[in-house]
Amino acid sequence: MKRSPTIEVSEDVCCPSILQAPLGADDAGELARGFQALADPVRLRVLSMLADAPRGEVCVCDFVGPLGKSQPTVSHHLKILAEAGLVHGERRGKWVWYSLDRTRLTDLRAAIGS
Amino acid sequence: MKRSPTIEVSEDVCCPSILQAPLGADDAGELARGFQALADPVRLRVLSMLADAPRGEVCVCDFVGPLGKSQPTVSHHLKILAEAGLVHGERRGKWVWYSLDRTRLTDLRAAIGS
DNA sequence: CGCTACCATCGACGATGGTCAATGCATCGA
DNA sequence: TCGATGCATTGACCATCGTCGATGGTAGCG
Repeated sequence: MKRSPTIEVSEDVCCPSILQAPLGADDAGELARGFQALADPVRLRVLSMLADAPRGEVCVCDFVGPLGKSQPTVSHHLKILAEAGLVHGERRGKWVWYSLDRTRLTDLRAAIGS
Repeated sequence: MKRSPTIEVSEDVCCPSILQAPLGADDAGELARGFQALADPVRLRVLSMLADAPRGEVCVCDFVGPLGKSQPTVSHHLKILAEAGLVHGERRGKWVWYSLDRTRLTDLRAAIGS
């Protein structure tokens, strides 16, 4: 919930934590959308592959095979992760390279613990 | 199809982490079910209320009002949290008191970071 | 016993989510 | 310019989820 009455709540309230004070309905919604992005095996494996990538980035075409999903499905999951602020895609020529945004991940981790 | 012989041992290794080695399909599924329990505003607020409770436990009847949900709905969410190992309910007389299990929360936190 | 209060389960509904085939839109090489 | 490649979007299908009213089950009280 908003501490200051007149301040509009923006998307970057750094880290409303579960463990601090009763969570407001809107903060809970914000956090829930974050965890919802993590609540899928395919997306978790995408994040894992990105974290493990030597140069920190992976081409979309390199996700399709290992994940065993169709290209549209992979693209769909990448979009969800990007909208959640967990990954970032950059087009270079014909390819789009995705990289992990650890900041958002850190925020979500902080929300459920120290 | 699967060219990378991803080893899928590690039955219930404490905390399969995103940031270590490419996540296997089954480990990813296990983790996803954990985060799915966190992917709802009502459930996050339940956890928050438990963390904030003076004696560490809250009666079911005390959830209904503040959450603004019907009693069956609250009971439904508590069941999901319990099945995820995040909370634990104990019957005392007519009431059932729920408490937070921080161990599981710590495991999930460890899965997305240090 | 009956009655009441607390909680869980069931059944049904609308909403959302994961998936793929088909299509559209760029980019690059010939 | 043309065809091929990489990726995103669309549309549709089916499964799952969140919600509530109704019901069932248990514990306490008179």
